[in-house]
Amino acid sequence: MLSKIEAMCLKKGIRFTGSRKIIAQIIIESNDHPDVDVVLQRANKINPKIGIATVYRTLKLFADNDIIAKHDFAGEEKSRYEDVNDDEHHDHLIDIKTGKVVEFYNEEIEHLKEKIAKDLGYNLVDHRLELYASPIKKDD
Amino acid sequence: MLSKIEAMCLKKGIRFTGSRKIIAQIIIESNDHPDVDVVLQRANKINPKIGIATVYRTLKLFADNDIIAKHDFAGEEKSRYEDVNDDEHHDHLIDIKTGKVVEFYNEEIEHLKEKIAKDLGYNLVDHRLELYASPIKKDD
DNA sequence: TTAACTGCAAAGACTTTGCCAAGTA
DNA sequence: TACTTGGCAAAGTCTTTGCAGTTAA
Repeated sequence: MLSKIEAMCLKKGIRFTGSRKIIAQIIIESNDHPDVDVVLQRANKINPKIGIATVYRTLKLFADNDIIAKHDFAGEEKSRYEDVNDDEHHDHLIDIKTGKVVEFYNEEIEHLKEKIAKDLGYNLVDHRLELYASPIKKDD
Repeated sequence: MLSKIEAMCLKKGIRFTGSRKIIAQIIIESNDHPDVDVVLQRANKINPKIGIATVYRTLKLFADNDIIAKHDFAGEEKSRYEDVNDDEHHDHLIDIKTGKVVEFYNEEIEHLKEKIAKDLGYNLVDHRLELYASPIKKDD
């Protein structure tokens, strides 16, 4: 079965090479929003010859084609990546203690975003909502 | 009369030098969220001897002390800065055509942000909400 | 086969830092 | 005067790119 990423490469006439297959698979299987170095690490477990430039190039290629999403969270130097499903949008809560990312979706906020833009005389094209938070401690 | 930034510096024992005074004034008077180069340009109109390193150092100093806010908007390479008033929070709508920044505040969203974090088991520490939008064209 | 891809190292863009002269309290 | 600042240029990060060998269709 064709992965979504492979299908899109085929469609756009982009070669689905060994490196790309590996990197695509890593993104699909990772749910921790890895950065370039982490992706490289995971890729090198499968093929140690893959270099950092290829990872950068491949992630950019996928991101430019909206197959994956690139995030630049506040306070972090490197970008992080995640798989995207066209039909499902979500925002992020970042645990400032650990860097862990929790995804969430809130219908009300989505509507409000649209409304606010409209009220200001704009058509909403994109948005970014990130919550930076620390876990509530429980002494149970 | 002491500017808010000068007062902050005094309070924190940070020297309020000529360069810092100029840069502080520029941030206070600018409402277009200028980046480092723009701040340098404006500073150099007053004192051509101020260098880019000083602007970077000063903006970082102010930002680290929460006297000004630093923003990294999506799709822009350089950071942009703005004055902050402790008691007044706002989010940003970025005009993707011109880079113009419109500030807005929405009570409902503020509450939702808090609630979402709580529901996920976190205490909200900070957040980032940015709307990227294009102006609604009117043929009037 | 042949145009596209990859690895390596070098180059870029933004930001920070070391050094020493200069300014502030 | 003592200690912090600031200008300049060099160094640091993350990311992109040129080149030549390699590979997928």
